[in-house]
Amino acid sequence: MLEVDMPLLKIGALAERIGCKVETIRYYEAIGILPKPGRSEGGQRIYNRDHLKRLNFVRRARNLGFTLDEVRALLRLVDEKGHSCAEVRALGRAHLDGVRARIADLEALEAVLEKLVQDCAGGTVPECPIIEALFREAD
Amino acid sequence: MLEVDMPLLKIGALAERIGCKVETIRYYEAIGILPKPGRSEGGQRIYNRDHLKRLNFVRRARNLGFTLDEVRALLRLVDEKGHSCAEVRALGRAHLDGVRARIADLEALEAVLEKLVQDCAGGTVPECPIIEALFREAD
DNA sequence: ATAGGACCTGTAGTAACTATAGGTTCAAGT
DNA sequence: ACTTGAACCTATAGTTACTACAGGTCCTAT
Repeated sequence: MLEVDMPLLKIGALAERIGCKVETIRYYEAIGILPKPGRSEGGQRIYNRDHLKRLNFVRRARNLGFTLDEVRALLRLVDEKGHSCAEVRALGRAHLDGVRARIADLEALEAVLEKLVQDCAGGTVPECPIIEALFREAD
Repeated sequence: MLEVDMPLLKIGALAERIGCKVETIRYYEAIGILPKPGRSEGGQRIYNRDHLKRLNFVRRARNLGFTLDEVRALLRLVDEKGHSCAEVRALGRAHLDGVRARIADLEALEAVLEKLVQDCAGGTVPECPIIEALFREAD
């Protein structure tokens, strides 16, 4: 799928190749995540393979759950040569810790919800145990 | 801790009892999640135990990850008597499914990040494998 | 009486986009 | 050559669930 002589892309084609919305690309440009591309005679944005690579990077990082600020930090490491792999790994590990914490939270939640729904599934309860649980005072 | 003759509360005291910010309470009122309370001579909000109960319900539901729209739906079921427990359970189960999906997503993420960080931890890699992975084209 | 903390309203800011309005430019068909 | 309509442009507002001001009033304790 990697074409040797990649043609220059307009924003719609770029969006389609990456799988994001046109507006997202313009948004990334506006907030400085993507550099301003060249323009055609008529003023339309023209992208090259560098833009494609960078946008791909951003989207992949976002899909891995990095915030745009974290993506910015990663890009800075990419751009300013001379940074060590260790800095990248530190960002990755910090993010991994965050993800693990979110998983733990959600699993606790899952357990509570599971119990609520199960209690309620019992059938002919005069008062709904879910509603009751929600009205109870927190400990 | 349940006082028999609960005094009327001003917003700060209510916030403290529930464990949320004063601004959050005013926000809930503004968007119609909480009813407008009475006011003192000087115009300050005065809450009673019904408000306390309702705010408690909202915060507990939010802590279980329900969105405000879902909370609104739950409150409607609470308010309009005559709804069945089954409707409440349906909302709960839908939400539980959502939580499980989020957990699955995050666990997939965790696996990828774990591998990236591990690969990178190897030490003296000339090019950072995390950065490389992020630059690779998506499949 | 006064100091200062708690309260008031109204508005703007947060994250990461998405959607809309109102107007150009481009490419294809006649 | 002309026209049509899709794709592009800018700028602004909306989304979620709050949070954080700014600038002013009220309440309570000394």
